[in-house]
Amino acid sequence: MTQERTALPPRRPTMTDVANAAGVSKGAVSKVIRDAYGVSPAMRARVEKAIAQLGYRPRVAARVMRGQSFTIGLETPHLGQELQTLVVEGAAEQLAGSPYQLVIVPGLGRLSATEILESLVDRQVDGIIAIASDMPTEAIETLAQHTPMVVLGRHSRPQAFDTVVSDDAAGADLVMDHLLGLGHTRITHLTIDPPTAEAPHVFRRDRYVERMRAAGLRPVVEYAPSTERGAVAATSRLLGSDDPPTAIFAGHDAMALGVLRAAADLGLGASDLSVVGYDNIELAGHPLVSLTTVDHRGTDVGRVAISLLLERINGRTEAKHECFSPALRVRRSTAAPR
Amino acid sequence: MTQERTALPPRRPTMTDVANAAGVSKGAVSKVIRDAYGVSPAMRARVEKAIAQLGYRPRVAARVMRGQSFTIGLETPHLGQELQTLVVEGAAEQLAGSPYQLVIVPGLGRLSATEILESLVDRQVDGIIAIASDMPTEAIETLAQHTPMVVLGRHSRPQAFDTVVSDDAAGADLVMDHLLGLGHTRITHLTIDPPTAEAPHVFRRDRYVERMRAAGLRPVVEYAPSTERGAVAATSRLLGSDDPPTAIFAGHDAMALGVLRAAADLGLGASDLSVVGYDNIELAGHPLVSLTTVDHRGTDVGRVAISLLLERINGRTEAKHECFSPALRVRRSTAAPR
DNA sequence: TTGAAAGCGTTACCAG
DNA sequence: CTGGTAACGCTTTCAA
Repeated sequence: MTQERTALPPRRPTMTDVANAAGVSKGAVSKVIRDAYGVSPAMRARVEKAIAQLGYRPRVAARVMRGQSFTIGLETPHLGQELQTLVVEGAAEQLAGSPYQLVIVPGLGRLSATEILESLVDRQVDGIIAIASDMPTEAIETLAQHTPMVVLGRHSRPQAFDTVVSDDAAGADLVMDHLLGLGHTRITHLTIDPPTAEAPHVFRRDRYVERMRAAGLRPVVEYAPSTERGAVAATSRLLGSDDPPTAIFAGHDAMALGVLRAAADLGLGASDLSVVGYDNIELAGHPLVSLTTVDHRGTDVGRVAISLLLERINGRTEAKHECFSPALRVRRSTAAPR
Repeated sequence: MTQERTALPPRRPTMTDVANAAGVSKGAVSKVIRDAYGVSPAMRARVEKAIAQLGYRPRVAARVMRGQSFTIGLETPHLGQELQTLVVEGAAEQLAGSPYQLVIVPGLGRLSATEILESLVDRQVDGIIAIASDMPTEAIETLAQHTPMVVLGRHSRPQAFDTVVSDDAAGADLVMDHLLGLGHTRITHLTIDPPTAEAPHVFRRDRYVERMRAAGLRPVVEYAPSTERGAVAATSRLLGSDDPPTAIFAGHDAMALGVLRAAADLGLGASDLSVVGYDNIELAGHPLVSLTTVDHRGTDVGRVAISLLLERINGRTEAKHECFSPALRVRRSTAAPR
């Protein structure tokens, strides 16, 4: 009825085209590409030849309508400079060889975790790895009913999704052991503002306070925006106060870099102001920076997150919660006070 | 015929559910959510109420079957530490407020650009931003026939897709003006190995060679793996040679950091060995690093890439090629030789 | 082992 | 302005 053979618009070949070319049914082609049970070698050969000749590639959207998308989504607030890079690398490594494709959706201060997660659910990804530190557990649980989910950095133990977390209290202990051992008494903790309820930073802060009290010292917690710039300003404030600290324990490495920047501007060395970070970003190990920090093994976190997610995708329903023990990397940014 | 009202399996509501709840047709619902022409305010109100009550969200896959995916894919070889972070930020900024969602697919040494681009095409994204520095132009042109595409960092001017590039020759000129002006004569260029044909590094290198010859000096080009580690090793080699350089012009900042690391290990300052990078990553400006480098305005690149892509998505077919002029950021890693 | 046909949720085209 | 209906490309029964 319609045009049968006008030119040949380079339309993408479809499964029907392959079936026609091979002289078989669509169902047969479908079975071949999924290597499902019940195809004779002869038919497989013909179909594969037709696929190669036509350059056929299945469209993901059409498969999604009936089954899986073979896509894993990863939500992250930031990109670069942070732990996230390591997590992504671990995840990619663990996913290698599987049929799943990893896609990353960063918030970058413009998209909330909620928006990103909903958008991933709308795309019917087969599973989600999320940071989602500013999202209430219940909201995540709702989404996790439709989509397998692993959330990083949460210390609670929800039923509807898995978690992978580094032991933040233990990490703070390592830091405090180190600083107290060096002989520091005026130690300030610099952390993110606002302190979102579920963020791991809260656990670091609370353990810091406990340890200071246990040592008979006065805890001082300073809040600043979660950027290097924010940390620079906060450091200036602290150093200008009546009773300036001899050591600053920063909530994460990006802030610690800000502290180091402020210290460098004032010409202060480690024995004037010791600095400890948290995350062990790649830069921390650079000899020009040499930041003492806590390594919570981001690549391991990413790897385990993917394993758990694949288990869930394959049917597990009871929750699992993994916890990693961090390690302290002592470098030149800390020293005994003068 | 089938079950009409068994419990209520928390199945995701569909457009049909909304239509039933509101007592209208699917077509009407479709029009409302796309706010297309021809819906009475009364109907719109009823439909919107039903959508809210059911918590309905359209499935992307079903839309894709008939039209767009409202997704932009970004292919990048690496994540973190690099220019890419800035590009992504610019892109996200430019995309804010549009209905499009940005997803990132990194290669991370496991996936080739070809694999990633094909996978994005399979997902029927509405447009692609690619780095794809290891892919021949013709291969990209093939894919660009099906999907609007903007490629970054290419100096060729292909018809089938747009490009956004920083003027690498001009950047190399800035570096050479600076180093020659300081009085350096033994300047080595350290660049990536292998030098992929389309990568911008080739243009930096070639201009370096030209400028050295024009100044009556002997060009020395050293190749190393594109990592900080590779640069450390190469620097040791260079400094151990008969005629060690007094300045190293590195192909990008990650390598320059490696050079700085090696120099720091040997206790060398800027007047012993000046170092220039390329990219102006955030870290380069940190006072502990203070790397002289070329800023090619990554966020602007990302922003413009998205504008071009949206133009293409909206129907433009003739190619556009944008070129940015870079700027030199002079910092403490360079000084006059002793 | 193979093929035919019924969906999956949406959009677009028509009649009313 | 509204509602029915035919696609879109694939998976999945179910018969042959």
